[in-house]
Amino acid sequence: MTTIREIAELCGVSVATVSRVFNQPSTVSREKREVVERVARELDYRPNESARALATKRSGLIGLVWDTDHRRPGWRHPYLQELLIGLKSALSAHGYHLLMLATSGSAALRAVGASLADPVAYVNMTRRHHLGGLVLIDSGSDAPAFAAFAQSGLPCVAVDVAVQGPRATYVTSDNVGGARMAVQHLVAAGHRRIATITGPPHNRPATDRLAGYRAAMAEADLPVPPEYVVVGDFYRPSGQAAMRALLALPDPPTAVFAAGDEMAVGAMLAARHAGLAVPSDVAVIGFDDIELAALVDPPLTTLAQDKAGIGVAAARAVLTMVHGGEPPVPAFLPTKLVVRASVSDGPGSVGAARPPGSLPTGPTPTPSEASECAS
Amino acid sequence: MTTIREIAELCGVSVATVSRVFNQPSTVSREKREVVERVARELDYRPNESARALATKRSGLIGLVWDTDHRRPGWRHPYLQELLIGLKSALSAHGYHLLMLATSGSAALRAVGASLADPVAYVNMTRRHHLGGLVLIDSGSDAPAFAAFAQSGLPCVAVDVAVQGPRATYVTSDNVGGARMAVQHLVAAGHRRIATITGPPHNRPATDRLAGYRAAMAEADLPVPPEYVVVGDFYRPSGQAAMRALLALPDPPTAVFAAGDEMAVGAMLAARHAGLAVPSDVAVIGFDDIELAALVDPPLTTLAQDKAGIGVAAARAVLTMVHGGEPPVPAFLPTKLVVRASVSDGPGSVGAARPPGSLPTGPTPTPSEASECAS
DNA sequence: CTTCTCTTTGTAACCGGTTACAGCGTTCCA
DNA sequence: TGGAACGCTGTAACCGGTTACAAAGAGAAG
Repeated sequence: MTTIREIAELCGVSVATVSRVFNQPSTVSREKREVVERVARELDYRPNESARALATKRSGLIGLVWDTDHRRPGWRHPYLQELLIGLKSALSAHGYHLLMLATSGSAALRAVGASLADPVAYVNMTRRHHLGGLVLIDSGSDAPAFAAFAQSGLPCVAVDVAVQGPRATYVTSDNVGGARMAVQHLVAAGHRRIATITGPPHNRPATDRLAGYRAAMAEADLPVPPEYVVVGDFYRPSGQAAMRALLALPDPPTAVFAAGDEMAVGAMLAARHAGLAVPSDVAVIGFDDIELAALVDPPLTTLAQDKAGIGVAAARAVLTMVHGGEPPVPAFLPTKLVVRASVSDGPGSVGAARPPGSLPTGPTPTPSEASECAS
Repeated sequence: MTTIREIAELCGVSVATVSRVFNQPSTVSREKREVVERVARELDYRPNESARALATKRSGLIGLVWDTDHRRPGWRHPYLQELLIGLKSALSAHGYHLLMLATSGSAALRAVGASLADPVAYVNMTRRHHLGGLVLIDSGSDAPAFAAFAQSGLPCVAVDVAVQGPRATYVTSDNVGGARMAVQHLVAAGHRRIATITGPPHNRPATDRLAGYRAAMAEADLPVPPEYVVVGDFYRPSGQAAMRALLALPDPPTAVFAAGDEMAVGAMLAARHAGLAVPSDVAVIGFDDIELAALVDPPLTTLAQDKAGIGVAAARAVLTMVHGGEPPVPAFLPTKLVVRASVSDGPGSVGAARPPGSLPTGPTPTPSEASECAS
């Protein structure tokens, strides 16, 4: 590895000049700059990032916190891959890299049954590695840990978790607006008895989607009997159970808004088990637009999140703070209604009874046939 | 941030002693060691990783190369999340972290239409950041770039790509064995006309699965007419098209082994479009065990990869090389046959014609009802 | 009582950059 | 023409660790 000292010697200048060529080129005369650049290129010079980080206390790295909760081994982030793509592209545009912090979890927290994310360990990492800031990705039960991170004063931005702190912000989808749009879509299709399967009450997207549901119902002057709000946990089985409960009601809904696609799929399964057809007997609309949504039968109408966009927004937010800016206000990215086939087109067949067993199993529309409409 | 100098002063020892307490505790007398440890704890001392990396030329970081191919925006790694979980847990057990390298891709390579992964850029990163080694995750077309990495002499381990180099190895599933098991399962169910939908010929898992198919067919003394081997690209539409072609043959197969679950799902769709029932008219078996496999109707019988295990194996391999060991031999992790419902139990109904339209649409078995059998 | 070995410790160089500060030569303006 | 201002450059301290080497002290062997 060549060093700036070798370059300095070869060029007959001081190390300070060489360093300036790379960091404040404008302060070096053009001739010296050019010769230094040429020699550096010839020697295939690469600055030693450890030395830079030591001297400047900045490493060019952003920490990524994404801890798997060992109590929920089956849990999967609904759009991690797209999120990472967004993060990576926005960070690389500014020369930053993502450091996936790996700890074995906090024994203390584990003991009390709390989240496995360990704020102390991650704050340590951040200082040890001179990380510019942190991006926090929830694993379903990390909200308390993230709140602690946010208090640390380190720049951090959480995804889908509302945190507050001196240099903290968060980014999420416009869950309220998306949920409202979902319900409006059901209302436009002629439904009036609309139930919802919501998520855990401590989960921010869940409560926001519930709020959007209530708002849209109120706007449409539709009642929301308490039994029309069933709590799930975002997993498929909970959606299935919720739908069973809804269908067992004396006055069952004709349409269901599920706060997550997994639960929506569960709901569709439960409907099928009960001998009901989707969407003719009961319509189902989801949220997330996971890959699976386009593949189930019937393909699921749902609200698509701007998954990569959330990553980009998170990256930008953390970079803003790293560069000394004020914490940006929380971002709520617009969602898109993706119309597929689990909600029928308009008023008409709603509630029409249909004998079980005669479910249509026609050709499944391909994803490209689904129409979209921006929010 | 406290430094070892402050600790040294407070303890009345030299900085060398303090450093040794943390790195070679056995060379320090017990009394000094204990007082240094106590003071360090009281001052909440955290070693400066940049300084350590500078002095030792080791950063405790492993690079992760996972470049998204911009020419295939829809491409998703079938099991990235599980892979990362495995990588992370194995690395954290040894105190290593994962650095996701982000480049904007190589303009030169892009110009010639080659992969977007840029070997030069990543070799640079590795040296600049003192990375111990690299883990290479394919984005569908990175094999050439990975081959170049492998030649660089840096420790690296590729996932699902066969690379060779002085300090390179790879880890993948036992694709040959898995494919053989898949075909054996079909043979045991009474099938004799068994076709395969394979992947791109330059893709290692694809060619291995094809080899396993051929081996099992030969073992069972079954013929493989050339038209029974259809090339797909691992995407669903290609599986659909392949199945259409197979069903149009004068002597169509009664069972199909698809080299990937996505293609298997496409094949099932094509069968349904053609008015055939799965598995009674045509059986389908896949490979991967993606989430979707359990959810389609009928649920897909497939070969499950040990997804997290591949991550763990990759991490162990790279750590072995980082610590100076010889490159481990390539690892081929065993796969598991997951029996669901897209292949019927045994000989009997195979090939029995059945009028279209009378497809059974009974309850979908839940994943927990599927039986498994280790390979 | 030497001499040798082993353990423990300290001194100081080093890793490879960044940057405060000072110095020097020009130019500009009063 | 003196002096301020400015542009460019070099010297050297510094970031916070690691570690080669030397030395001191203790114990063992002769």
